[in-house]
Amino acid sequence: MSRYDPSVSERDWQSAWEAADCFKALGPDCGKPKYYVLEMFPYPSGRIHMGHVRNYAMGDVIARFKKAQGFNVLHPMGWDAFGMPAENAAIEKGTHPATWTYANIDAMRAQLKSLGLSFDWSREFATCDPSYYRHEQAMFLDFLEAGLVDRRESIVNWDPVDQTVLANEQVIDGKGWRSSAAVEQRALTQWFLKISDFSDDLLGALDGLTRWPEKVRLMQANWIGRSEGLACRFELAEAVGGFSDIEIYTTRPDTLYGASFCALSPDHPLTLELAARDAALADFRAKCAARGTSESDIEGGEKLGYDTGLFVRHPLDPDWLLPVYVANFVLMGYGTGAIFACPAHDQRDLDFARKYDLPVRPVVRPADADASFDIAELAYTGDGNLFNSGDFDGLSPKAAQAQIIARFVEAGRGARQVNFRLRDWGVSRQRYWGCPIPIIHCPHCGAVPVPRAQLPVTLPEDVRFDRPGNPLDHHPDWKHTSCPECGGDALRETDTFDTFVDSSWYYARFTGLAPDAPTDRAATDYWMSVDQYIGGIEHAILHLLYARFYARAMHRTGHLGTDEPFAGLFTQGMVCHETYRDAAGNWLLPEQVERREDGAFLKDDPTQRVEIGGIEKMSKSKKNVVDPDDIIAAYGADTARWFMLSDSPPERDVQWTQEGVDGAWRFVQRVWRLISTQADALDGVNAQDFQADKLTAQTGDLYRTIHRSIHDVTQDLETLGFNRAVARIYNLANELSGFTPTDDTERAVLKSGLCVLVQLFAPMMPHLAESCWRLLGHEGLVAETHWPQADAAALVEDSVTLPVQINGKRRAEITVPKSADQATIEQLARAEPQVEKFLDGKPIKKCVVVPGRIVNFVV
RNA sequence: GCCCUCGUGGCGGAAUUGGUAGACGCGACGGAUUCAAAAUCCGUUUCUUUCAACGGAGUGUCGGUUCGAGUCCGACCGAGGGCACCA
Repeated sequence: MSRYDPSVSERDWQSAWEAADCFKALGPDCGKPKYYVLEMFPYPSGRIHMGHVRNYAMGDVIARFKKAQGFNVLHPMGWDAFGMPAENAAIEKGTHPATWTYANIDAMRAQLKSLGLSFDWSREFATCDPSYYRHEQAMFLDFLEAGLVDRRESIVNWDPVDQTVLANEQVIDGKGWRSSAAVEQRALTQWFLKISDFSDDLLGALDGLTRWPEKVRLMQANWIGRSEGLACRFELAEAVGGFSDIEIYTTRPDTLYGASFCALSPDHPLTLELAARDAALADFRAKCAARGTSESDIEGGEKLGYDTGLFVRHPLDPDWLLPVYVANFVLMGYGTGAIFACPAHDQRDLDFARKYDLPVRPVVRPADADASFDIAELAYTGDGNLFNSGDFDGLSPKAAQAQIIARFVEAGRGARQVNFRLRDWGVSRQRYWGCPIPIIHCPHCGAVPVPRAQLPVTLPEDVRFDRPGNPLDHHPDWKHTSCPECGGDALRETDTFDTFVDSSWYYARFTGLAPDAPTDRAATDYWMSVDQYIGGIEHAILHLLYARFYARAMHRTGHLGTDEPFAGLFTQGMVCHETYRDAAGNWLLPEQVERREDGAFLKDDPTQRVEIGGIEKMSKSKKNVVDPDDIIAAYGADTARWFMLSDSPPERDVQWTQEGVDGAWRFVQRVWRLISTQADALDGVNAQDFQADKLTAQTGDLYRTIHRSIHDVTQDLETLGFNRAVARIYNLANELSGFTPTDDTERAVLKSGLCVLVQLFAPMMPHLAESCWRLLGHEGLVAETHWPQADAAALVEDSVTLPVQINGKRRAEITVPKSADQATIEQLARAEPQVEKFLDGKPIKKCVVVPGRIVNFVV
């Protein structure tokens, strides 16, 4: 008997599916219910990696499973093709971003095809195709008209040597990654999409996303960050410049009597005013600006302050003066850019107060604390009662908040305010390889939209990357144009969109490639929302929130009929691998390493010991990568897919191991052997030719196992428990291997079992399934068969085995009829010799009988 | 720093969601087949009590709720993800 050779059969079956148009989505009038399954489309970096294999294998299982269940499935694929790596390649290798990107797409498409994924390739597009981004530009103009776009200043990381804006990841220890120049913060006028208009809706609608992971919803809710608090003014003891007071926002008005100081953001207007006359403060501002713009830089760094020498009056006690600092942890973008600080009940404030020796006055203490309650290293943020707080002593923080706000409102000196942490989305990028923002800047008319007839605004091809700055900006003529309104000389916007814009609406474009509009409304109405979206947890906040906003904005502008793009979301874990280093500390590829019992050694020189490092996410920088192409060449796509789906739960990280691949490969061969050894004997046997209720005990057991397997695997796939489905398929294969039929009835049962086995693993190992299906005498494709139905009668057990516990310890088990009532079960349990022995005549205090579950005696 | 998640045998993990902990796979060990090896097949495999048991312990640590806790609650320890210009 021959081994199964995937290298031949996989290519053949891929051609067969293509020839049969198996995976082309049908139109809305096909009479089937629809199912839209989408995996996050990849950035065309050049080669697929194991993370892609895992992601797309999962999506493919769902797509094939749903198709078999009778759904009209849409399962498209495309390319998130704009982004920085293409520009980096242009700078480093001199390749044009478009050339580099499209070559990568061709390579990766071929790799994806070799995995046998059931994509409808007729809908493929790349976001860098003008036929895609022209619609993105048109929609931006629609958003502009609908009031969803804003233009204002915001702060960016600026590299003074490379004359470019840096991404947070390009800032390393405050220096530009390429130039090593100290990074500055600079204010640029940029375009914003007004996502904050939807704060309440984006937050409230999370409750309806019941098929999203709880943790993603929680992360989004925290990100949106709704808070209720008090906005009020602290009057300056002496007016400065045009300022007579400072407006602050606080969520803890109950701690007002614990106020120690006020703090302004380095970018607060009053700070700017003061810095104009105070060189030391201007220096301090420059020091703050030298830090990164990311939240972890700001929150994680040392808390620094500058004493302005100003004082404000406490709003509840005009005689009480508080000093005013400028503090680097106060963000201009949140609230009013100014705070009052209560160090006793806020850790950041406490750190700051200790550093600058400011008073710490506790005003809330736990209910069980006495008068000696004090604050040392840790701020107290828990519940309790107020003290040191005048009229409000004894109240809970919550009650005090309400009463203090009410007092401010009555006195007309403050207001209850709802704030959101969510900021508007800055979409301007000073880069070449992105979608041009369709705006023309005219010295007379201002920012004017590009007329729709002139769309798309395409990127010029003749660009150079040999000098610093944005190639669009120093292109000789591209930006020079005339104003659509007055006809005078004007300049094109040279910024391009954030690539998150491209990926915020691609799901809608996949439903129908309308030539003259972003979406085909009949198609979106039929296909949207995406029934199952799958991708990495790293996108839990930004991409998913932007896409949710975009759907709303598209709904408002008539491009979509729904608000929520993804009805079901699944976030898969990462693919990890051991890391290796040689004696000199260089990272080594797994294929360079020979693992033995006494350690790891260099393959080319087995005297050289290799140091085994931690198990980490596969990454090029640490070389702990396994190339999917190599695995497919050696074992075939099915083995790679099966291994990716086995063992680890899909939401968790998986460790790639050679042993695991070998195990998957062995199973492929075992299934092939099982079916090919039986094929001749089962030739001509009709798998339906038996009566389920007239089987012998042993054959009946097999029949029940077959149908139990159908039921369980179906449920596992419905809940995306791929690893559980794999375990059950192993189990069924084990049972079928151990069964030797002796007559035609038994042969028919076995054949039905083998057919079921093939159908159950077909979504995961589709090529092997087709080969086996043919061997079992079928003419058509498994990919076109209907999912097997479990015989409900076979799932019912007539007797059940119950554990019997005495004082919570398992001491025996009894087998009782399924229908037995509690009293009967208790009687049977008591009669069990083991139980009698442990009861030992002791009085039974209580007997818990849970039918179908357990019996527990308490003595 | 803030927010979130996860900790179960030598390893990946399962456990009908509060009801027999360790399914299934990997590895290891023993055996069969073979001149030998590869491949394959059969068996054992949480730890522990000098063997064995229907003996004891056991789901990161400590405590709690319950007839019963891997599962619920509290504190702690450890690992990972996100933090707005990476995608």
